[in-house]
Amino acid sequence: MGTLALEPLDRPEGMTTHEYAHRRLRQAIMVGSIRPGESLTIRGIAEAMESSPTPVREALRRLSSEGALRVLDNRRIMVPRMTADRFSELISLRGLLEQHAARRAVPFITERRIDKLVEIDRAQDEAIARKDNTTALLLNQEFHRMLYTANPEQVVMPMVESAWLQLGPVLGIAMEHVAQLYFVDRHQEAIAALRKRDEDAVAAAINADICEGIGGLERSAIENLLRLAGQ
Amino acid sequence: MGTLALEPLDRPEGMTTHEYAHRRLRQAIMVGSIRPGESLTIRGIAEAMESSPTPVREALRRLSSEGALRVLDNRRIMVPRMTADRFSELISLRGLLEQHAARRAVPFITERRIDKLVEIDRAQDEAIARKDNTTALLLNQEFHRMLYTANPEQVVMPMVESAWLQLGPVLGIAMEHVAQLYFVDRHQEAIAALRKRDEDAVAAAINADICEGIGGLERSAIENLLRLAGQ
DNA sequence: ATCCTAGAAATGTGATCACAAAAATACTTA
DNA sequence: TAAGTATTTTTGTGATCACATTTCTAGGAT
Repeated sequence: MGTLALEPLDRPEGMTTHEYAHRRLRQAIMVGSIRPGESLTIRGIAEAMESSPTPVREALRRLSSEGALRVLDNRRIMVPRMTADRFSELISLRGLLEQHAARRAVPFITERRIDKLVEIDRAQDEAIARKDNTTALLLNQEFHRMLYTANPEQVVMPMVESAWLQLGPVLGIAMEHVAQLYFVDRHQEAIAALRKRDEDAVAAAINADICEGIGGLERSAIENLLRLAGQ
Repeated sequence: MGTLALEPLDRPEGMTTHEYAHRRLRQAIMVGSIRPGESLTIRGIAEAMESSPTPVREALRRLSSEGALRVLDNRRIMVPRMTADRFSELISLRGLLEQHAARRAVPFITERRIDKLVEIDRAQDEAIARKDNTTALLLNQEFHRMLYTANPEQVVMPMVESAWLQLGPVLGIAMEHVAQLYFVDRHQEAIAALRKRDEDAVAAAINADICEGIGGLERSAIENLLRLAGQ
C-alpha cells in the first residue's frame, strides 16, 4: 500500500488511541481522502499514526459497523465503491431520517441555537464562494447536526451520521471532477421555519435541501458522475 | 460481576473469534439475557467464552456502534436502560425504515420467498401458542428480515437491525412480566399484499404490524411496563 | 455507627509476539 | 515467452504482558 493520506488531527487529552484512530480515519473517509476500492492494511494505518495494530483494528471494526468500510471475504478492508442504486437509496434514506430528526428537534430549538445555525450557514457560503468544497461539505453537515442535536436524545442521530459517512467519500471525489459542486441552500428556508417553530415547514426545507442538488440528479447523470469519479 | 448468561452458539468453520463473540453477545442482548444497566467486563466475557480480551473488545466496539451497548465515561460498558422517549422513537423509526425497506423489496419478491414467509409466520404462531415468547420474537424478526432481504442491496438493513437490537432487550424483559406479550400479526395481510405486488398495501401492513401491539401502547402504559421491567 | 483513607484487587488499554493464511515475488519448466 | 510452482513477504488474528486507572475492601478516626 502507498503512503496513507491521513492528516494529523487534534487529539484532546484523555482520548484513547482507538478513539483517535477512529476519528482520524473517519475524517479521511468522509472527505474522500481514502479512495474507494483501495485496500487498507492494519499495520499500514498503525504505522501512519505511530501506534499499534490493536487500537487500529478496533477503529476499523467500528467504522465497518457504521457502514464506512466493508470487510471482504479475504478479510481485506476497503471503502466500498459507490453504485447508482446505493447512492439513490442513501439520498432517500437521508430524506426520511433527517425529516424525522428535524421534526423532533423543533420543540427544543432555542434562539441561541438558531444564531449558531445562521453563523454556520454564513461560513458555508463563504467556503462555497472560495470554492473550498471540502470545507463546505463539512460545514453543511455541521449545520444539519447543529439542528438535529437540539434534541439531545435522538436515537436517529447515529443513523444519520452513517448515511453521511457512506455518501461522503463519493461526494468528496465528485467535487474534484465537477468544477463547482452544485450546493443547494435551503438553509435560509429552514431557519425561517425554525423561527416560527413550524415543524412541517422545517421538514419540507430539510427534505428539499437533501433531495435537490446532487441528490436530485437524473439517474443517468449520477451514473456519469460515478464513472468520472472512477467508481 | 456474576456468571454471564451466554449460551454457547453454533460456530461455523472459519468464523473468527471476534465474529463469534459478536454474534453470541448480540444474541444474548437481543433476547434480554444481559440486563440493561448491568456492567460488562471484557475479561469476564473473554473467560465465559474461553478466549482473550482482544477479540472480545472488537466485538464490544462493534456492538456499541450498532447501538446495542453504551460506553460510559468511566469506560464501563452496559446495555443502555430504556426510557419511554427512546422506546417511542425507536418504534417510530422502525415504521419509517421498514416501510422503506418493504417497498424496495417488493419488486424482488419471488413465490419461493413468499412460501418461506408463510412458513416463518406459521412457526411464529406455533411459538406464540406454546407461549415461547423469545422464539416468537426471533421468528418475528426473521419474517421481517426475509421480506426486506429479497432486495439484496439494502443500505437500510443495518439500520433496521440496529433498531431491533435496541428494542430487543426491553421486549425480552417485558415478556417476563407480561403474561402474554400482545403479538400483533399483520403478516397475513402483508403476504396477501405481496402476492399482488402492491407496494402501498405491503408498506401499510408492515407499518401496522410495527405500530400496533406493544408499539401502540399509551405512553403511560409504556412507562408502567418499563417500571415493571426495572428500567 | 459513619465517614474517610490506604492498600489490594480488578479492569481497560495498548504494545508485542507467534501463528496461519493470503499475496507477492522469484524461479522453473514447457 | 507464458504458465505454473515454490519461496518469500506481507497481512490478519488472537493470546499475553505491562501499565495506568478505577473499583473494591479493610481498617481506623471522629
